[in-house]
Amino acid sequence: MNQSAGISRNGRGKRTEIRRENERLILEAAEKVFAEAGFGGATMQVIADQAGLPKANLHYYFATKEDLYRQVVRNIFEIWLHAADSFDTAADPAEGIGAYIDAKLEISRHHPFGSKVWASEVMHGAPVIQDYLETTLRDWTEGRIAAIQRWIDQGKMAPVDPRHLMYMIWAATQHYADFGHQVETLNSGKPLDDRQWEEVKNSIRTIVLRGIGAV
Amino acid sequence: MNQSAGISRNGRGKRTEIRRENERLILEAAEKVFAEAGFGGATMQVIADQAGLPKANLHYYFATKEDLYRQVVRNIFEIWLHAADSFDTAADPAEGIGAYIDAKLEISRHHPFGSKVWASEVMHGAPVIQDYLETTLRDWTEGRIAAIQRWIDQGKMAPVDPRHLMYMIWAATQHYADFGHQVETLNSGKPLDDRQWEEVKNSIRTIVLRGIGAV
DNA sequence: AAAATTGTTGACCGGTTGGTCAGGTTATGG
DNA sequence: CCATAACCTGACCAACCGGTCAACAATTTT
Repeated sequence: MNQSAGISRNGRGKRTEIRRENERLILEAAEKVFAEAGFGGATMQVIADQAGLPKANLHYYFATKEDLYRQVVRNIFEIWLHAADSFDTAADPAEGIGAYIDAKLEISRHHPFGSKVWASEVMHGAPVIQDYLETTLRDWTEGRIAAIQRWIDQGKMAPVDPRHLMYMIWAATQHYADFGHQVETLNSGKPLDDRQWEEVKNSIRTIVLRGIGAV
Repeated sequence: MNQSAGISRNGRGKRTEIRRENERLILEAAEKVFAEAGFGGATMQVIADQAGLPKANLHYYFATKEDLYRQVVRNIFEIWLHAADSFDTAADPAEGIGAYIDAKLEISRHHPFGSKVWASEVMHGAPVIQDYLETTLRDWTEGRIAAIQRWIDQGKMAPVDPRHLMYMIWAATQHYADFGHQVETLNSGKPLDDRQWEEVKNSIRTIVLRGIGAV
């Protein structure tokens, strides 16, 4: 129904487009199913149904269930890391940490499945991304800790332990994704609306920034 | 090796003792395996091996895998609720919330498996304890929120949103259990020692209590 | 236009899993 | 000491799951 439409923008043609689209469909479905059932509870058949493709087709694009899972985890990890881009350019804690909190909350709101997959992966001992934790994440974390320590040395915030401050921000923001179901249940069973997400943002910012003496 | 020792205290004899002991063994093994592999990834055989019992014996005490899982989840939920016992008797936020943070951190430290099972259960939509969330947990939460609001009204702390403060405490403390592997990896691969757990406690207490103007 | 490459899929398979059960052992009450 | 009930477990089974493959369809290249 769509072979004469204007497909094939930049790739090399229809083949490229088909591959891109199918991989996207599969990864999207996989992210959701892995998040809702865990790696062990997820089945290729359910992912296939969710993606609207035959199971054999999944194995054409991703050799094994683990390969597919690995790709899902890496995708969310990339998003996770980029949330701190605004962190570095900031001049003071209120701006930098405030922006980071906002960015992390955006992820919790718009990538709840990915966040859960990440949480699940770490909870189970990070079997597939342990190397990332030991290299990329460790370097990344040390960098932010150094930045926070600089602010402390400059007298721009109270002398709290940068590492645990970092963990607290991670935990507080991801809670709204990973424990989203609990939050929703305690919100009369309804998802948070725009106004409530604003309240979340303000609450965390207020407590954290005041807590580190950055206001 | 122990049949003439002073067993059978209050139950009705050896039968009672055997049942109690085997159920304990199974639940302990199940908690660990469910935590490390998730419900879907856990197998009755692995739980049996961990408990040192034949698989068929597990099904003698717990009809199905789900029954066993349900029991594990309920156990940790009870512990979780009781962590707030010191909350109510406190006169001011610094004491009450401080004690609650300590209690929650103790759980993270001494019941990491249970904490992970709980997190996993909620992340997957609370399939087996949804009713508890809607009744017990909801009532419990409303009660604490009211207590915090009272402190605010009495001018003992800043007017922050009690609900999101609560979530922040949950998140910050559970992080050290649920994301314990990540914390450990970022700690040169070593578990936190006594001194470091003290630092965690002090960091969270300091930031939260100052953040709500309770110091 | 035909050859080659890439994409598609129903049917199938070996291995694993939760759960069953029959036949046994051990404890308890009378 | 016997009868009953509780406990134990190796062997077994049906269902399911990840993964394979052969045959076919569509697209691209020559």
